Amino acid sequence: MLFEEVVRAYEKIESTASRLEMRDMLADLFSGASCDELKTIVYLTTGRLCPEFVDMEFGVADKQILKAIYEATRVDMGHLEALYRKTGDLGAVAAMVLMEKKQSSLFTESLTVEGLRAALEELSKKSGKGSQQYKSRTLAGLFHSASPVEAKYLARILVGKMRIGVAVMTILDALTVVFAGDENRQAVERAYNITSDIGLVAEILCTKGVEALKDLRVQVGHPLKAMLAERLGDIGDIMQKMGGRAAFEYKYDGLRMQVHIDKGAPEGGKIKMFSRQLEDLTPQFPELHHWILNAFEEEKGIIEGECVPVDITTGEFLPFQVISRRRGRKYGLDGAIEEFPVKLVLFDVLLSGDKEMIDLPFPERRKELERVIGPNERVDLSTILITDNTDEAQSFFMEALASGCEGLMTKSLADDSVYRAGNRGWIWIKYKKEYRSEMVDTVDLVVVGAFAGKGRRADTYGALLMASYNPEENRYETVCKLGSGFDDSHLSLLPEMLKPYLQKAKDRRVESIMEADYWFSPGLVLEIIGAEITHSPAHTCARDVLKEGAGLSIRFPRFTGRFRDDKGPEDATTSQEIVQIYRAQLKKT
DNA sequence: CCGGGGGCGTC
DNA sequence: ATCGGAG
DNA sequence: CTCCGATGACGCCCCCGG
Repeated sequence: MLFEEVVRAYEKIESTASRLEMRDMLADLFSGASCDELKTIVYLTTGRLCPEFVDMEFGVADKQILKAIYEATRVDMGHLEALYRKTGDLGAVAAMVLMEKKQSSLFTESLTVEGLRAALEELSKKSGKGSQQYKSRTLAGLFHSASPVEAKYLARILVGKMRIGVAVMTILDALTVVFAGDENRQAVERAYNITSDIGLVAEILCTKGVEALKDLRVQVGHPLKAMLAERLGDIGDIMQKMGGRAAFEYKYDGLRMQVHIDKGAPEGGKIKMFSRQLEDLTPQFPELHHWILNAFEEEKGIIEGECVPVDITTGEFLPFQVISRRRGRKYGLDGAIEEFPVKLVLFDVLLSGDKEMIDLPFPERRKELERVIGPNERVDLSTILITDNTDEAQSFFMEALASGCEGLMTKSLADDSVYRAGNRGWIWIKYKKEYRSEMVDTVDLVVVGAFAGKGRRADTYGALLMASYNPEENRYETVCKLGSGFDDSHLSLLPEMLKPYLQKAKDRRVESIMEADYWFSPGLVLEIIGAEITHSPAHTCARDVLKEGAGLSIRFPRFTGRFRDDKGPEDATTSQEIVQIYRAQLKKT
């Protein structure tokens, strides 16, 4: 099949709003493909080449792609960047400049789906000296021989953002239409949850049919899609959603970890660890392996928990930034293991021996987890309380915060509280104090810069650069970028509101490491809420005050919706006040 | 040989 | 991670 | 309610260039 045919379908899908129509267009595309092609197309449609648990990246993104487009077309780099800022879409940039160039150059040959897959796979394998240049040249070649529309989607595949309104769920819908029939929708989704491999699901459906899908089993070594949770800011509402009674568990601030155990495997292969996005964490936490083998009483199984940083001497949980030092580390592992010790706190069991647990309700899984785990100094069970009493739940929440947790996870006890990927049906609900503005300090920051929006924000700002005020120096020190919490009306107002402050270069009073696309004289003040203050290498607020080379920033910042028209820039939250908020959060009474 | 830009994954 | 829009 | 796609801070590794 020609890639041209695929992108034609993408074009149609991109321009439709109806979800059902999108599904049917995808179904049309799928039914015209061979099984091999189908598999590839399914991956490409997710902006990838293979399932997420396979360690494969293109190693190129915005900048490298712009460079490749430049090499393919020799259109001035500054012009390309401006075009990107204006359209907010690398695909559009590629298509537009190629459209102009195509008049002089001819298509060399038609790109097939298989040809594209092979080229991209080659690209992803390249590493080492000269690899950047190789990638850039290869991509330039691809862009050069691509039609404008092909180039558009090539660029989008490379950055992994297709933006046609289709993601996994819609693909599963379309596969169901073509190969399974509505009555089998659940079976299709279950197969995806078990395998985490949408290409494999497509392939099995295509080659063997839906009955073969039903034979799939949870298997050690094959990661399952992680179950997610909804959010709610009121414990009474949560209790109500849960039907008046629920399990409440500490929500630990660390890395989600799905652990596969096979004691019969050869030495070094008995444990496999997967992150929430199914990245392989096995080599990064080797010191846990024997503690897990020791704690788990079955021969094989799959258990899930949170890997949290701890102070080994006191047993206290440490901030998330501590475990960040462990994540993705390849070098200096021994030192990091010493310096940043971690513990695994378990909260679920998905396979226990030969027993598949995912279709059992939560209480039964918890019971099995408690049966099969013997806690030790590095492996523990999550702290849990089952209650129908809101006050009890509330004080449990306060205890969780006091012990350094983010808040609570609430889990349904109902018969349908099975383990399901995604956030489905309010089976799990998280409750964090930052969901309530009265429980956390909001902050009033000054807009000092802005960044061009992408995609649906192409005609406005994507994010604002926010600063606190430092009265001693009469300076504005950046604290964070702000891009969440705006609704469409806010977004469309922003350019107009900020126009009076727009200036050509950074204001003399603004201290920033970051280079914004637009600069403003300090004036407009917005209210911001976040989870906590973090040490920041990227922001200048109170830089060097608490830690050499680090400023302060905000974790999960978002706009509350309040424009502080009543405040001038000098009435904004001061850098000193942010330091105080940071100090206050250290004592988590 | 080291610093920084770029990429990618965690939350 | 959080959030808002749209079906 | 579900699904999608905007956006955040930050830490590690890679490659490249001074």
